[in-house]
Amino acid sequence: MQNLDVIFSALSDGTRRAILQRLMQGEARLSDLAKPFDMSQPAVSKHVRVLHDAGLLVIEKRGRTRHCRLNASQMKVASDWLADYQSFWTQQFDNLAQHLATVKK
Amino acid sequence: MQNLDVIFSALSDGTRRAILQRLMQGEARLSDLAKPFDMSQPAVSKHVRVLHDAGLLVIEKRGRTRHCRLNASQMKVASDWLADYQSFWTQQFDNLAQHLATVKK
DNA sequence: CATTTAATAAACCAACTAGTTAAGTATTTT
DNA sequence: AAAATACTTAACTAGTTGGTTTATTAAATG
Repeated sequence: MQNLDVIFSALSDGTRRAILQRLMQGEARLSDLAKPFDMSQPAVSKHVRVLHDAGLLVIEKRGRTRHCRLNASQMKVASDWLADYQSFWTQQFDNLAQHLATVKK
Repeated sequence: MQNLDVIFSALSDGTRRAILQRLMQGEARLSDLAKPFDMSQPAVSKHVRVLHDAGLLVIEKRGRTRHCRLNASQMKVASDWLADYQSFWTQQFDNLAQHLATVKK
């Protein structure tokens, strides 16, 4: 799905993941989001826009401030895609466990 | 984590996700992986390299062929990161359900 | 009304990405 | 030994990304 392109791409940047993690604590203004980062405010604005385009957050305009909230449902889209592989990684873990048990003998 | 950068980035391309899905059916040679795509073989090789660099697959050289296998444990790394948000998307679903129930009244 | 604050827009840059084609290197097959 | 197969490497291109600075718009405050 094309949606997954923009979601995974948005998640592939540490600054953006940090923004999302900040939003777990609750709503934040754009300027508050920018504060912890060692980069210009327009740069952070761009990151927020990428997250917004991926549907990972919603922006609400209130007066002259913009308030951002998490939209975790888009993360579920990514998570659901990954879930298809779950049986493979548990299986691989089992393989490893079995291997270790065999080696121990 | 920096690891997440390369994992999510590798997953953000449809061709690469299709390669991973192909590998769910089992091991495949590089040339077999390339076949279904309308692009040159070196292009597919590059995609495979990106997946390899992200640790999402392993390559085993056998004679003149390369055989690729899924390494799903790296997907678990991505999945685990997303799992932190799980409570948010179920909560948002509940909010939606509650909203719909309220509207119905 | 003038100033400050919050944020966007525009123009630019360096680095990276996803593709191409052409040439080269191992390894197998005949 | 020659030819075919399975790749890799290299050089190139167009478009995208992540950052910058400067200027602009819009809203709140003195």
